[in-house]
Amino acid sequence: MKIATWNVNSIRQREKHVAGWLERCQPDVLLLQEIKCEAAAFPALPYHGLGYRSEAVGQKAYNGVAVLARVPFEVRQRALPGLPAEDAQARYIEIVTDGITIAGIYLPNGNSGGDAGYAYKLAWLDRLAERAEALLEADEPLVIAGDFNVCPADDDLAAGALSPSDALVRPETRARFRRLLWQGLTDAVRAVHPHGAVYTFWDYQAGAWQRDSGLRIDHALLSPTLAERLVAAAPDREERALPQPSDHVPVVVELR
DNA sequence: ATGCCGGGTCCTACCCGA
Repeated sequence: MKIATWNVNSIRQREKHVAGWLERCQPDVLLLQEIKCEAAAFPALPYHGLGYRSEAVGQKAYNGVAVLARVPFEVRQRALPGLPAEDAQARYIEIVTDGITIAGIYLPNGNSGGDAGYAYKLAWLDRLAERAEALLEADEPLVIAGDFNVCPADDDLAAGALSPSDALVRPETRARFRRLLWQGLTDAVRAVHPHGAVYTFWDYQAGAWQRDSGLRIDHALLSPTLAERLVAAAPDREERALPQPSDHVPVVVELR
């Protein structure tokens, strides 16, 4: 089983990239982030031709997540449980396929909006930990994947790519990511590539891609029984070299 | 640390991303 996650930075700008990548990679499930449109505007039709069904949780202009799958699935949640009901940011979709729960997430960046913006990111991470705990206690096979906006450790960013006070690397941010690992989740890419740079994002500015000044912020976390089935997990760097790319590349996890 | 790029929208100067 192949599960992938990709922050596409606008699905309307990246529709052809996604269709081409699906043909090339043939994942069973693809989680998308930053679709940047309302669900009704999600361009589902071309993907149907490739045998994929889509479900989108969107909003105008910002955020937005979606699932494309060629296996049958059911949507369980369209928002992260535990967040205030008035929180309308489209950042979470949770599906079940073949008994496996898959959560697709777009975690708040946390650098805008001052103290309140960062507090929102930490609160979101706390609610995610609670959701993970509930699903792990139910002993369901679980994947949480997406754009976490967290560089978990110093290997996960190029020298000088971020300030030490950046919301992606602050100790409070990293502590909450580690908590997810202590809860029993396995960071799939790090399990396969224990050391060094395995970047998933390169800024559009200042020649970041050409200088390989990247970040590892897109992750796939696996519950114990799924971690035992892990055979491969890696970002697909090829996508970043194509014309008009997203600033993120797909991360692909293969389970036996 | 910011806004060099690139997406969005109140259509055009400004917000947001990481």
